[in-house]
Order: sequence, then structure tokens, then C-alpha cells
Amino acid sequence: MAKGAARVIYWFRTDLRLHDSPALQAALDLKLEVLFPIWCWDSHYVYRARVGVNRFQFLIDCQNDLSESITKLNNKSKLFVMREPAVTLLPKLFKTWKITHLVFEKDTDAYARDRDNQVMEMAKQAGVEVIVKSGRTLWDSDELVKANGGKPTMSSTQLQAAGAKAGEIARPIDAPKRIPDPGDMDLNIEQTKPKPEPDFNAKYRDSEEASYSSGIAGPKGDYSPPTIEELGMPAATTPHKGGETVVLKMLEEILADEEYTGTFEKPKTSPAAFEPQSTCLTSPYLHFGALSCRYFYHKVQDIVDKRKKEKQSVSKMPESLNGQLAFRDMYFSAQAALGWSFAQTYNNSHCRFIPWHLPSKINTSNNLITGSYEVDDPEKDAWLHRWTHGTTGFPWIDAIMRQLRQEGWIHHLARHSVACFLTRGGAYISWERGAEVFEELLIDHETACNVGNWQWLSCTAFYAQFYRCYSPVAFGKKWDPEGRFVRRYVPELKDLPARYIYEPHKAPIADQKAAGVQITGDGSSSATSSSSSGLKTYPKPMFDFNTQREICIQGMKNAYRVGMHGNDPRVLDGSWKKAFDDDAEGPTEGVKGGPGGLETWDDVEEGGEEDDGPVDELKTPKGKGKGSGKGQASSKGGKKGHKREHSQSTLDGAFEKKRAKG
DNA sequence: GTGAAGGTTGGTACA
DNA sequence: ATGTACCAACCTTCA
Repeated sequence: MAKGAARVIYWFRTDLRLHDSPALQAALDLKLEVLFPIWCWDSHYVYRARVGVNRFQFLIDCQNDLSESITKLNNKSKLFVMREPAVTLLPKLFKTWKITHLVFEKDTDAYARDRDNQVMEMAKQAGVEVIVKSGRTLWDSDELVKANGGKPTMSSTQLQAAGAKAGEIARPIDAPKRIPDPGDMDLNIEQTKPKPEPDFNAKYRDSEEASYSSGIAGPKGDYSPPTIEELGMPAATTPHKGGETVVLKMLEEILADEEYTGTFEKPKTSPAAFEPQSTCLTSPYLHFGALSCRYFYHKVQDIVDKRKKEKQSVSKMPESLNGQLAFRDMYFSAQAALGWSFAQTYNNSHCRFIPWHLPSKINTSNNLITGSYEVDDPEKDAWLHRWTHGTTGFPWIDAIMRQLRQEGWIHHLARHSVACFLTRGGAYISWERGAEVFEELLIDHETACNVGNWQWLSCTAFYAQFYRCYSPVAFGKKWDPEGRFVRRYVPELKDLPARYIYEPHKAPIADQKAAGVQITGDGSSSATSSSSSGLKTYPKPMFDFNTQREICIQGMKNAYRVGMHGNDPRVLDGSWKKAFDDDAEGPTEGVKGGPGGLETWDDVEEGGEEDDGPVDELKTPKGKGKGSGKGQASSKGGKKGHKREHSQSTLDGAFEKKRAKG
């Protein structure tokens, strides 16, 4: 080996691919002595992020696939999966492996930024040069923010304008033809085990989690990707399989159909289609970086350009395939600008404040949501549970939620349906509750996109037409009048006549009997269990939709009129209640509340583990706008039954009018 | 400043 | 079957 040659760690994260990786290319462009391709098993992922079994399995698929691809290029190398978080492991590796360079792809997620900043500081101290390249989005998200005047991109217009300023989308880079040898992998360093608290993933496990218990090299001592058993989880149920080679083959088939690719219009694809679905299902691969979005973009654009030249029809942004990628970039750069606050209402300058039911608890020492919530009304908590488990009594909603739980992927419009239903168009429950459930169950969960879409659908940011409301009956009917989708995912209804399939409680008893199902109860007993009559059961609707829809629209109108955002001083300190009529929807009763949407607040409520912040092995991020939350304990109100004086009022007029009218 | 048009993908009634 | 007007009314963008 040449003297002075580089000893490089390539740190794989959400870029589990060889094709079109600017960061990997930068590493290979160095005058290399050794290249260590590694993955650090982050405790954030194991414990703090909500990762259900299907996404874990998809990640493991991607790791195995990449590892095999690396080995094909060099049989001494692979993806070395190391059982320790990066922030404790990397400094040790810098020394032991005599590392000169650390290379990785840029990640603008709030958590990843904190982690990477810490790693970069440690690298600096160790004299290790760090190379970071953007490759996760079409444009560098920070560049888009700059081009947008330092502000988050909140509309597709802003995104397009910022994108035009930021310049051309980089052309894809070929996969490497060779990978250098790794160095000596016989490690003699002590493993630092992260603390498992808080452990949001505990409830998804059926046996003990053992991610760190077999040492850094894992149970076989060979740094191979973990198995789902090692994570203490039951077998995955998703039919979708991760991996770069899988998605490149999928994509080849999609692109071979130039008409589909060139004329794709998202709103015209059916949310009720299954086997096969109506869209290309590339999102989970984009999330893990098994597919490069820029590669995807240019492959599509080449076809679009070709069709244009041949005077064939093409679809345009934002409905087109590349329009979907543009939305992804919009959400990423909105998140890049707002940081931690992007993923919550509290302290978020761009998220409208609405007094939803089941609001997030707030840690006022860092202004972040804790991951738990307040039950302002037990009935709403029961609704949330029924929504989460697909037992709302609305077959369209339940079919979608069951497909989500089983397969980890649902169509975009299906997401619209259930998100609208949970928030502004049905249960009036905080979008943050829904986002948490999606985070657990989606294999394509991407914080920026998930949070952005929940804000969109709940009309708290990005979108405001709350009077456009999805019906859990009509919307399904429009796409699937026969109810094939419902019959597939809610099998207890599979023999019901089509005219009752979206509203089974309206079926006469004779029809229910003939279909072998009884519409009864609240879904608390297992939906597929037999009732005493020997029939299967399916629950009655958990509320009257039209009534709830009216309540929600009134609530939204009211909240819009009040016009607060998440960083409003009144939201921060709990005095937001003064601005709402006691009869307004949500936990609004009384004069004083807690921070965020909390109805009540005890100063000691947020003690304990969760005060460590969202990143257990990192320093707690400093919140902005501090000082507003403290000192409220003495004035905590939540006095039930208090009726406001008329001073608060601009709303009252509107309310009276509506009441008189209605 | 103002008003009109547009906004990734609603529902319903009626021609 | 498909297209259109209307529902009641939000925000951003742009002339």
C-alpha cells in the first residue's frame, strides 16, 4: 500500500445502495488503502423511533442485499453491521483502525443532524477528515431553504421556485465496479451498550430485545445484519421485500411501460387496487436509499422528454411521477428549515394550532413532545384505538388500517382517507397521534413526508381547505363500488351484498345472516370471533359520520378564526384556552390549560425517563422560545365547568350565527 | 393594496 | 356513464 493512503470508513445510513451515491463515489475517489463499509446500529432506531416489525424487516432486507452486492465486488468485503450507536462507536474505530477519513451521505432529519454534528466534532478531535455529500433528495435540502429565503418550503410553488434557483438536479452516477479491501476486522474494543430508555418499541416485541447483547459483531461474530429474532420481534407480515437489486428490477419493469411512466397522474390511481397496487411502491426503497431519487427522476424525465419529442401525451407536475418526488423534496426542506419543531405542533411556527383531542404531552425543558399524550376524553382514546386496529365500524377505513398493519404499505389516497377521518373529518383527534401510528406501521415511513402529509391532511399546514372532507363511505364507493378491497381486508364482510359493503350496519338482519356476519358491538372483542349465534361479528360505526363531520368543520372554522400557530406565546404557556369558546370542539373548556393543547398540566408530569429528550445518548437539544412554559403550574386551570365571560368573543358572533342557521 | 385565480387527488345533484 | 355547477369558504400567489 502506498504510504499516506487513506484509511476510510464509509458510514451507510439511509443510503443502502451502490448506484448513484455521490458520497460513496467521493470515498472511492480517495487514494484508498482500506475501505470499511459499516452500519452502526443506532439506539434511536432500536428504542426511540417507532419501528414496527415490518419496517425492521425491510431494513434488514436492504442491508443483506447491499452486503451481498458489496461482496460480489470484493469477496473480502461486505456491509459490516456493528452493534453500537455511532456516537460511541466511531471515536473508538477512528483510533483502532487508524482512520483518516469518514464519509457519509447528508441527512437533514432533526435527530440525524444532532447525531452527525456530534460525530463530526469527534472526528475533528481525532484528526479525521469528514466528507459529506447530498444524495438523499433531488436538491440539497439546505440549498433549497437558502433559495427560499431561509424559510421552509410550504407549497409546491415555493419548491419549484427554490429548485429553479438551486440549479439542475444532479445526473446519476454509476455503481462502482470495484470496492477496496476492508482492514482488519478483528476488533479489540469494548462495546458501549446504550440505555434502553425510553423504549417505544418494547410493545412490538414478543421476546427480549438482544440488539447489543452479543457484542459488536453480533451473535455469529461476523457483523452480518441482524435477524428479526435478534431484535426480539415476531416474524414480519409484509409481502414487500427490501433491497437495491429488488427495486432496480421493479423499476426496470415500470420504466419499460413508457406510457404508464410518462402519463402517470397520482389522483387518477386507485387507492382500492391491490395485487397489484396502482402505484409503483418505490417509497420504502427511497426511504432506505435502496433507490436513488435522482436516478429515478432522470430515468422518468428521459422518458417524458422522449414522449414530448414524439408528440405523445405526458403528465405534468405535480401529478406526474416526478411531481411526487418534488413533494418529497418540499417536505424535506420544510423539515430542514424547522428542525425538531417540524414534527410537532408545539413551538412550530408553521403549524396551525387546533385544540385537537388527545394532545401531545410537552417537555417544557426542551419544548419537545414527549411521545405520550393526554386523554382529555376517554371516548376519544377509544376511537383512536379502534382506528388504529381497524375496528371503527367503517369498512373502508378498517380495510385500509388492516392493510397498513399487515402489509406496511397503503396507497396515498388511502392515507388521505384515514388521516382525514382521524383528524379534521371525523374524530377530531391530534394528527400527532395518527403520525405515530403511521410511523410504527409504514415500511416507507419518512419523518419529513409522514409529518408533512399529516399536517396537510389535518389542515394544520400546507393545506387549508378543511371543508373538502373525505367521506368514509362515498370515497371508497367511488373507486370500488363492488367493495373488492373491503372484502379482501375485512373478510368478515366478504359475503355482504355490494349495496351494504360500505355501511354494513344498514343491512337487514336477514342479509347479515345470509352473509354469515352480525353487525354488533364496539369492536372490542375480536372482529373475527364467532358470536353466540355462530356468526362472525363486525362492529357498528363508532360515531355518526355526518354529525362528526359538522362538529369538525365548526371546530376547524373556529380554530382558523382564532388563528394561532404552534409558536404562539399562548400555545407555549397554556393561555390559548382564553381564545376559545368553552363549547368549541376539543379540550377547550376553562380559561387556563397546559402548554400545547393540554387540558390540564402538572408541573411534575413530565419527570422521569422522557426528560432525557428524544436522543438518549445525545445531549438534549435546546429549545427556542424558552421561559414561556414555566411558571404556569401555579395557575394551572382546567377548572371544569368554567364559563368564559363574553370578552373572548370575536368567535361568539360567528358561533351564534351558525347556530341560528343550523 | 386589492381582487381574482389557483390550489396534487371532496361530495352531491342533476343534466 | 361523464360532465358540470354548486356547496361554503380556507390559504397563497400573482397581476
